Amino acid sequence: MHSNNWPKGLKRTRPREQVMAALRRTDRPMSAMDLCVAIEQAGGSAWLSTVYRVLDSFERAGVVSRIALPGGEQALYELRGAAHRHYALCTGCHRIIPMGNCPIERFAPAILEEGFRVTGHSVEIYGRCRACGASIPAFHPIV
Amino acid sequence: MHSNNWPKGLKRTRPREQVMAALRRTDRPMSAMDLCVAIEQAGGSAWLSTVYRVLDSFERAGVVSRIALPGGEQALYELRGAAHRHYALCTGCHRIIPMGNCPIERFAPAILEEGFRVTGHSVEIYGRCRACGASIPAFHPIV
DNA sequence: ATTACTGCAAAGCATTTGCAGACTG
DNA sequence: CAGTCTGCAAATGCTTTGCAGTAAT
Repeated sequence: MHSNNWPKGLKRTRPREQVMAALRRTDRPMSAMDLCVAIEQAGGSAWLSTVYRVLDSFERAGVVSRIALPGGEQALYELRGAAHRHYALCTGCHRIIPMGNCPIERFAPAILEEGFRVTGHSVEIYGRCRACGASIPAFHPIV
Repeated sequence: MHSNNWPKGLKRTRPREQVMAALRRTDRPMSAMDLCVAIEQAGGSAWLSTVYRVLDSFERAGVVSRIALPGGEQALYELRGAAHRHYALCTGCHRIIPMGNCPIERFAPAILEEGFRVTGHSVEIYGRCRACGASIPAFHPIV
Protein backbone atom coordinates (compact mmCIF):
# COMPACT_ATOMS: atom_id res chain seq x y z
CA MET A 1 0.00 0.00 0.00
CA HIS A 2 3.02 2.22 -0.26
CA SER A 3 2.83 3.70 3.17
CA ASN A 4 5.30 6.51 3.34
CA ASN A 5 7.22 5.03 6.24
CA TRP A 6 9.65 2.87 4.41
CA PRO A 7 13.26 2.47 5.43
CA LYS A 8 15.29 4.33 2.87
CA GLY A 9 17.84 2.40 0.90
CA LEU A 10 15.77 -0.75 1.01
CA LYS A 11 13.93 -1.91 -2.05
CA ARG A 12 10.25 -2.41 -1.60
CA THR A 13 9.67 -6.06 -2.32
CA ARG A 14 6.89 -8.46 -1.60
CA PRO A 15 8.57 -10.37 1.26
CA ARG A 16 9.63 -7.13 2.88
CA GLU A 17 6.15 -5.69 2.65
CA GLN A 18 4.73 -8.85 4.12
CA VAL A 19 7.14 -8.90 7.04
CA MET A 20 6.57 -5.23 7.72
CA ALA A 21 2.80 -5.69 7.61
CA ALA A 22 2.98 -8.65 9.97
CA LEU A 23 5.10 -6.69 12.40
CA ARG A 24 2.64 -3.81 12.29
CA ARG A 25 -0.29 -6.12 12.83
CA THR A 26 1.00 -7.52 16.11
CA ASP A 27 1.67 -5.98 19.48
CA ARG A 28 4.23 -8.43 20.75
CA PRO A 29 7.71 -9.47 19.65
CA MET A 30 7.74 -12.22 17.03
CA SER A 31 10.25 -14.84 16.02
CA ALA A 32 11.17 -15.32 12.38
CA MET A 33 9.03 -18.45 12.38
CA ASP A 34 6.12 -16.62 13.99
CA LEU A 35 6.33 -14.13 11.18
CA CYS A 36 6.28 -16.85 8.55
CA VAL A 37 3.15 -18.26 10.05
CA ALA A 38 1.55 -14.85 10.40
CA ILE A 39 2.29 -14.11 6.76
CA GLU A 40 0.77 -17.36 5.64
CA GLN A 41 -2.29 -16.79 7.78
CA ALA A 42 -2.64 -13.46 6.07
CA GLY A 43 -2.78 -15.24 2.76
CA GLY A 44 0.82 -14.63 1.73
CA SER A 45 3.81 -16.86 1.76
CA ALA A 46 7.39 -16.34 2.78
CA TRP A 47 10.47 -18.48 3.02
CA LEU A 48 12.02 -18.64 6.45
CA SER A 49 15.46 -17.79 5.20
CA THR A 50 14.07 -14.79 3.39
CA VAL A 51 12.36 -13.62 6.52
CA TYR A 52 15.68 -13.83 8.33
CA ARG A 53 17.32 -11.79 5.62
CA VAL A 54 14.54 -9.25 5.68
CA LEU A 55 14.73 -8.92 9.43
CA ASP A 56 18.46 -8.53 9.19
CA SER A 57 18.19 -5.70 6.71
CA PHE A 58 15.44 -4.08 8.75
CA GLU A 59 17.62 -4.28 11.79
CA ARG A 60 20.52 -2.73 9.93
CA ALA A 61 18.22 0.01 8.72
CA GLY A 62 17.23 0.64 12.31
CA VAL A 63 13.51 -0.08 11.99
CA VAL A 64 13.51 -3.37 13.83
CA SER A 65 15.23 -4.53 16.96
CA ARG A 66 16.19 -8.03 17.89
CA ILE A 67 15.65 -9.47 21.33
CA ALA A 68 18.17 -12.15 22.19
CA LEU A 69 16.79 -14.62 24.68
CA PRO A 70 18.89 -16.35 27.27
CA GLY A 71 19.12 -20.04 26.53
CA GLY A 72 19.44 -19.98 22.80
CA GLU A 73 15.79 -19.92 21.98
CA GLN A 74 14.76 -18.20 18.83
CA ALA A 75 15.36 -14.48 18.73
CA LEU A 76 12.37 -12.18 18.76
CA TYR A 77 11.90 -9.12 16.61
CA GLU A 78 9.78 -6.04 16.95
CA LEU A 79 9.31 -2.73 15.26
CA ARG A 80 11.46 -0.13 16.84
CA GLY A 81 9.05 2.42 18.13
CA ALA A 82 9.73 5.69 19.80
CA ALA A 83 9.91 3.98 23.16
CA HIS A 84 12.30 1.34 23.86
CA ARG A 85 11.04 -1.78 25.58
CA HIS A 86 12.43 -4.67 27.48
CA TYR A 87 10.72 -7.79 28.65
CA ALA A 88 10.19 -10.13 31.52
CA LEU A 89 10.06 -13.71 30.26
CA CYS A 90 8.25 -16.37 32.24
CA THR A 91 10.19 -19.61 32.28
CA GLY A 92 6.97 -21.48 32.98
CA CYS A 93 4.50 -20.44 30.32
CA HIS A 94 6.88 -18.40 28.15
CA ARG A 95 4.69 -15.40 28.56
CA ILE A 96 6.35 -12.17 27.53
CA ILE A 97 5.64 -9.24 29.78
CA PRO A 98 6.73 -5.84 28.46
CA MET A 99 8.36 -3.37 30.79
CA GLY A 100 8.26 0.31 30.18
CA ASN A 101 11.45 1.91 31.27
CA CYS A 102 15.00 1.22 30.29
CA PRO A 103 17.89 1.35 32.72
CA ILE A 104 20.59 1.68 30.15
CA GLU A 105 21.38 5.22 31.19
CA ARG A 106 22.68 3.94 34.45
CA PHE A 107 25.42 2.10 32.67
CA ALA A 108 26.12 4.28 29.72
CA PRO A 109 28.01 7.11 31.44
CA ALA A 110 30.54 4.83 33.04
CA ILE A 111 31.17 3.04 29.78
CA LEU A 112 31.38 6.16 27.71
CA GLU A 113 34.15 7.41 29.95
CA GLU A 114 36.19 4.54 28.69
CA GLY A 115 35.52 5.44 25.10
CA PHE A 116 32.97 2.76 24.49
CA ARG A 117 30.38 3.75 21.92
CA VAL A 118 27.09 2.00 22.61
CA THR A 119 25.26 0.81 19.52
CA GLY A 120 22.77 -1.50 21.13
CA HIS A 121 21.80 -3.34 24.26
CA SER A 122 19.48 -5.93 25.62
CA VAL A 123 17.92 -6.33 29.02
CA GLU A 124 16.03 -9.47 29.77
CA ILE A 125 14.52 -10.62 33.01
CA TYR A 126 13.23 -14.10 33.53
CA GLY A 127 11.26 -15.72 36.25
CA ARG A 128 7.74 -16.89 36.90
CA CYS A 129 4.64 -14.91 36.32
CA ARG A 130 1.76 -14.96 38.77
CA ALA A 131 -0.06 -17.68 36.88
CA CYS A 132 2.92 -20.01 37.05
CA GLY A 133 3.51 -18.76 40.56
CA ALA A 134 4.85 -21.19 43.09
CA SER A 135 4.23 -24.23 40.93
CA ILE A 136 7.88 -25.01 40.40
CA PRO A 137 10.87 -24.17 42.57
CA ALA A 138 13.00 -21.48 41.06
CA PHE A 139 15.51 -22.43 38.46
CA HIS A 140 18.17 -19.94 39.55
CA PRO A 141 18.25 -20.24 43.30
CA ILE A 142 20.63 -18.43 45.56
CA VAL A 143 21.76 -14.83 45.64
CA MET B 1 42.09 -30.72 46.35
CA HIS B 2 38.69 -30.99 47.99
CA SER B 3 38.23 -27.32 48.52
CA ASN B 4 35.29 -26.91 50.84
CA ASN B 5 33.28 -24.78 48.43
CA TRP B 6 31.53 -27.41 46.47
CA PRO B 7 27.92 -27.10 45.40
CA LYS B 8 25.94 -29.48 47.54
CA GLY B 9 24.02 -32.20 45.83
CA LEU B 10 26.55 -32.45 43.02
CA LYS B 11 28.94 -35.34 42.89
CA ARG B 12 32.57 -34.42 42.81
CA THR B 13 33.80 -35.85 39.55
CA ARG B 14 36.85 -35.26 37.43
CA PRO B 15 35.17 -33.25 34.67
CA ARG B 16 33.40 -31.11 37.22
CA GLU B 17 36.59 -30.47 39.13
CA GLN B 18 38.31 -29.54 35.91
CA VAL B 19 35.60 -27.14 34.83
CA MET B 20 35.47 -25.58 38.27
CA ALA B 21 39.24 -25.18 38.34
CA ALA B 22 39.29 -23.60 34.89
CA LEU B 23 36.57 -21.17 35.90
CA ARG B 24 38.53 -20.24 39.01
CA ARG B 25 41.71 -19.77 37.03
CA THR B 26 40.26 -17.15 34.73
CA ASP B 27 38.91 -13.67 35.30
CA ARG B 28 36.68 -13.42 32.28
CA PRO B 29 33.58 -15.28 31.13
CA MET B 30 34.32 -18.40 29.11
CA SER B 31 32.43 -20.35 26.51
CA ALA B 32 32.05 -24.11 26.80
CA MET B 33 34.67 -24.47 24.09
CA ASP B 34 37.01 -22.05 25.83
CA LEU B 35 36.74 -24.23 28.89
CA CYS B 36 37.56 -27.37 26.92
CA VAL B 37 40.68 -25.73 25.60
CA ALA B 38 41.64 -24.37 29.00
CA ILE B 39 41.23 -27.80 30.52
CA GLU B 40 43.40 -29.39 27.87
CA GLN B 41 46.03 -26.72 28.29
CA ALA B 42 46.04 -27.55 31.97
CA GLY B 43 46.88 -31.12 31.08
CA GLY B 44 43.41 -32.53 31.47
CA SER B 45 40.82 -33.47 28.91
CA ALA B 46 37.10 -32.95 28.66
CA TRP B 47 34.41 -33.66 26.14
CA LEU B 48 32.50 -30.66 24.96
CA SER B 49 29.14 -32.23 25.64
CA THR B 50 30.22 -33.08 29.14
CA VAL B 51 31.32 -29.52 29.73
CA TYR B 52 27.90 -28.37 28.65
CA ARG B 53 26.30 -30.78 31.07
CA VAL B 54 28.58 -29.72 33.87
CA LEU B 55 27.86 -26.05 33.23
CA ASP B 56 24.19 -26.80 33.20
CA SER B 57 24.30 -28.50 36.56
CA PHE B 58 26.46 -25.73 37.98
CA GLU B 59 23.98 -23.20 36.74
CA ARG B 60 21.11 -25.11 38.31
CA ALA B 61 23.06 -25.28 41.55
CA GLY B 62 23.49 -21.55 41.38
CA VAL B 63 27.28 -21.41 41.27
CA VAL B 64 27.61 -20.40 37.65
CA SER B 65 25.72 -17.94 35.54
CA ARG B 66 25.26 -17.98 31.84
CA ILE B 67 25.60 -14.91 29.67
CA ALA B 68 23.47 -15.03 26.55
CA LEU B 69 24.97 -13.00 23.78
CA PRO B 70 22.87 -11.19 21.22
CA GLY B 71 23.27 -12.78 17.81
CA GLY B 72 23.43 -16.41 18.78
CA GLU B 73 27.10 -16.62 19.44
CA GLN B 74 28.23 -19.12 21.99
CA ALA B 75 27.02 -18.50 25.52
CA LEU B 76 29.56 -17.49 28.13
CA TYR B 77 29.78 -18.77 31.65
CA GLU B 78 31.31 -17.43 34.81
CA LEU B 79 31.43 -18.22 38.47
CA ARG B 80 28.71 -16.46 40.33
CA GLY B 81 30.53 -14.31 42.81
CA ALA B 82 29.18 -12.08 45.49
CA ALA B 83 28.88 -9.25 43.02
CA HIS B 84 26.83 -9.54 40.00
CA ARG B 85 28.36 -8.40 36.74
CA HIS B 86 27.23 -7.42 33.33
CA TYR B 87 29.27 -6.73 30.25
CA ALA B 88 29.80 -4.42 27.36
CA LEU B 89 30.63 -6.42 24.27
CA CYS B 90 32.61 -4.85 21.45
CA THR B 91 31.22 -5.85 18.09
CA GLY B 92 34.60 -5.08 16.54
CA CYS B 93 37.17 -7.07 18.47
CA HIS B 94 34.77 -9.03 20.66
CA ARG B 95 36.39 -7.64 23.72
CA ILE B 96 34.36 -8.12 26.87
CA ILE B 97 34.33 -5.20 29.24
CA PRO B 98 32.90 -5.88 32.68
CA MET B 99 30.67 -3.32 34.31
CA GLY B 100 30.26 -3.09 38.01
CA ASN B 101 26.76 -2.17 38.91
CA CYS B 102 23.50 -3.76 38.05
CA PRO B 103 20.34 -1.86 37.23
CA ILE B 104 17.95 -4.67 37.85
CA GLU B 105 16.52 -3.03 40.92
CA ARG B 106 15.02 -0.38 38.76
CA PHE B 107 12.86 -2.93 37.06
CA ALA B 108 12.20 -5.40 39.79
CA PRO B 109 9.72 -3.46 41.90
CA ALA B 110 7.38 -2.76 39.02
CA ILE B 111 7.42 -6.37 37.97
CA LEU B 112 6.98 -7.73 41.46
CA GLU B 113 3.81 -5.73 41.82
CA GLU B 114 2.37 -7.89 39.11
CA GLY B 115 3.35 -11.04 40.92
CA PHE B 116 6.33 -11.82 38.75
CA ARG B 117 9.07 -13.64 40.66
CA VAL B 118 12.46 -12.83 39.18
CA THR B 119 14.82 -15.78 39.04
CA GLY B 120 17.42 -14.38 36.70
CA HIS B 121 18.24 -11.65 34.28
CA SER B 122 20.76 -10.55 31.74
CA VAL B 123 21.92 -7.14 30.68
CA GLU B 124 24.18 -6.82 27.71
CA ILE B 125 25.45 -3.75 25.99
CA TYR B 126 27.20 -3.83 22.66
CA GLY B 127 29.07 -1.26 20.70
CA ARG B 128 32.64 -0.37 19.87
CA CYS B 129 35.44 -0.05 22.32
CA ARG B 130 37.99 2.72 22.09
CA ALA B 131 40.43 0.58 20.16
CA CYS B 132 37.86 -0.23 17.49
CA GLY B 133 36.57 3.31 17.84
CA ALA B 134 35.57 4.97 14.62
CA SER B 135 37.32 2.41 12.49
CA ILE B 136 34.23 0.87 10.99
CA PRO B 137 30.73 2.25 10.84
CA ALA B 138 29.21 -1.03 9.75
CA PHE B 139 27.71 -3.85 11.68
CA HIS B 140 29.68 -6.91 12.60
CA PRO B 141 32.80 -6.33 10.56
CA ILE B 142 35.20 -8.63 12.34
CA VAL B 143 38.50 -9.67 10.70
C1' DA C 1 24.26 -51.44 45.50
C1' DT C 2 22.11 -47.46 43.63
C1' DT C 3 22.05 -43.71 41.29
C1' DA C 4 24.34 -40.11 39.09
C1' DC C 5 27.68 -38.93 35.71
C1' DT C 6 30.77 -39.41 31.60
C1' DG C 7 32.62 -40.69 27.02
C1' DC C 8 31.26 -40.71 22.70
C1' DA C 9 28.35 -40.41 18.57
C1' DA C 10 24.68 -38.64 16.52
C1' DA C 11 20.72 -35.73 16.35
C1' DG C 12 18.32 -31.02 16.80
C1' DC C 13 17.41 -26.36 15.87
C1' DA C 14 17.92 -21.70 14.86
C1' DT C 15 20.25 -19.27 11.65
C1' DT C 16 23.23 -18.54 7.57
C1' DT C 17 24.92 -19.09 2.95
C1' DG C 18 25.39 -20.21 -2.10
C1' DC C 19 23.52 -19.76 -6.41
C1' DA C 20 20.65 -18.82 -10.34
C1' DG C 21 16.77 -16.52 -11.60
C1' DA C 22 13.45 -12.46 -10.74
C1' DC C 23 12.56 -7.95 -9.78
C1' DT C 24 13.30 -2.95 -8.21
C1' DG C 25 14.80 1.58 -8.93
C1' DC D 1 20.31 -2.25 -17.21
C1' DA D 2 22.78 -2.90 -12.98
C1' DG D 3 22.53 -4.17 -8.73
C1' DT D 4 19.67 -6.00 -5.19
C1' DC D 5 16.67 -9.42 -3.52
C1' DT D 6 14.30 -13.97 -3.37
C1' DG D 7 13.24 -18.96 -3.77
C1' DC D 8 15.14 -22.85 -2.57
C1' DA D 9 18.48 -26.27 -0.90
C1' DA D 10 22.08 -27.33 1.65
C1' DA D 11 25.38 -26.17 5.09
C1' DT D 12 26.92 -24.32 9.63
C1' DG D 13 27.63 -24.14 14.35
C1' DC D 14 26.13 -24.24 19.03
C1' DT D 15 23.92 -27.17 22.05
C1' DT D 16 21.36 -31.30 23.40
C1' DT D 17 20.41 -36.14 23.76
C1' DG D 18 20.72 -41.35 23.80
C1' DC D 19 23.04 -45.10 25.44
C1' DA D 20 26.06 -48.14 27.67
C1' DG D 21 29.82 -48.24 30.63
C1' DT D 22 32.01 -45.98 34.93
C1' DA D 23 32.36 -43.95 39.18
C1' DA D 24 30.63 -41.50 43.44
C1' DT D 25 28.06 -41.82 47.69
